[in-house]
Amino acid sequence: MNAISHSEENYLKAVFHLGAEGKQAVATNSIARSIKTKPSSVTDMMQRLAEKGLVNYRKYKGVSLTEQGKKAALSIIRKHRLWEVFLVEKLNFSWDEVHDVAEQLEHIQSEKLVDLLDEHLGFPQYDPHGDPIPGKDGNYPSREKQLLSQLPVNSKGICIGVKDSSASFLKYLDRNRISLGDTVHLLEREDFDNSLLVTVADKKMRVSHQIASNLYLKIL
Amino acid sequence: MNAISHSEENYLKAVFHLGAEGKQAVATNSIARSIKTKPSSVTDMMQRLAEKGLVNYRKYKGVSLTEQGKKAALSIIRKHRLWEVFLVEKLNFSWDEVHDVAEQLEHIQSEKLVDLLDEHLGFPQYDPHGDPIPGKDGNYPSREKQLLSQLPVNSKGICIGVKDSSASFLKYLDRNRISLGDTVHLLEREDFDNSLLVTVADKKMRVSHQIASNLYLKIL
DNA sequence: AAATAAAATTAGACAAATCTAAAAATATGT
DNA sequence: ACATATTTTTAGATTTGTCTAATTTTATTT
Repeated sequence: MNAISHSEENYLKAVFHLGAEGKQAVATNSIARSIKTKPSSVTDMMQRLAEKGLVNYRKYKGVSLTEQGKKAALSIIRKHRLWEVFLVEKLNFSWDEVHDVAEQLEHIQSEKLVDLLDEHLGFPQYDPHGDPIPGKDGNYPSREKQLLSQLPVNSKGICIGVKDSSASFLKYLDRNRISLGDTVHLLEREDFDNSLLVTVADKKMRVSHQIASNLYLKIL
Repeated sequence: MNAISHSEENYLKAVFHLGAEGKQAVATNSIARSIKTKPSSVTDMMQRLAEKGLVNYRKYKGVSLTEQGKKAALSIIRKHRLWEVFLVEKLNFSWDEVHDVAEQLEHIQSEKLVDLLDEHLGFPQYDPHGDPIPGKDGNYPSREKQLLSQLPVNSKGICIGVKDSSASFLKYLDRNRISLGDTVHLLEREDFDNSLLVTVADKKMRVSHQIASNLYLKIL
């Protein structure tokens, strides 16, 4: 019945992302930080979303998504990621520029548009950052991925995504010719600073712990 | 400096369309009708737009766009029509379904997006309804077009657009195999009801006055 | 466990965008 | 030209989404 507003969609998405780590309830403060608003605004909104049956909310105890809320969040994330694929594949945006535009496009309401876009793009499974695209039916393919920093020496994997998707990190990756799909081989770990010696697509290089703890690999 | 809001954009667009007929000032009531709001809301908004320097407004005398306002309106119309081309050409929407979605897409803010979309579509000159697409620089190619109903008997033209772009009219055209680019030959006019006998792409047919007064032709 | 700090909520204000109802200005008909 | 109708504007209320400042609840520290 009641349509979900532009703003409500943003809150639902934030709760989904913050709650994805398997934690129980998401804190008011963390939501406020993640969408750059004030805690009092978050409280207001959570009470409204609770009335609509989209979140479970108990005063001072944090929130989680209801089934209905999760479905709505996945639908927005699906749209966001499909648009990101479109921007990169069809319009030649670079992967560090797409986020802000996709953030706007994700709110366009038209089921037909999303379906036809999906088809036009060839039903992609992953977005340009390596994150999986939720299905039309709401299923969310969760992936066995691990941070490079957590792998044992001598293991190999394929680069499938990033944890930090800030422009500065993505630009670092571009500069160092690290792309999704590259094979990464972990050669040694320096105990002193936790930096790693690796080969990426057969190029040998050293990466800091900070870099390694933001790169997801599929283990081979 | 002051950004133009979603809603302000819609009003500017309405003033542009209603004022395009070369009239001096646009009436409050006609704006209200065209965007389905109340006259009092229009008055409020016009006063705000006047303060921003986007319209010329004098109480009880109607409004017109300033140069700045016209530039803003053309930028929105450019986006609207580029998106319509995208929806029809790339996603296979039919031309009677695109309007509502384009109405949302036109508000996405990203100059880069518009430029790359334009390029992706091959710098189209006209949208799927035959209306010209304003240029990046703000120039608006006005076309010497005439309604079929106003032509003299025995003249010929090419179908370049519609006046009424309602779904029901567009569907009528589809059913009767009348498309943009078709050559139309006006054979005779029935005095009694002003209906016309024409050939459209060499198929002979009779069209009512109402149809003829909503079809634009480029005269040959 | 009392004192202090941090997190979360409430209360109250504000701007944007809309509405209804009433008043003012303009247009029209005879 | 006067009375009536139409159009436009004002005044005041409402909804959404936000904020600041004050208060309450929960967590932490000594």
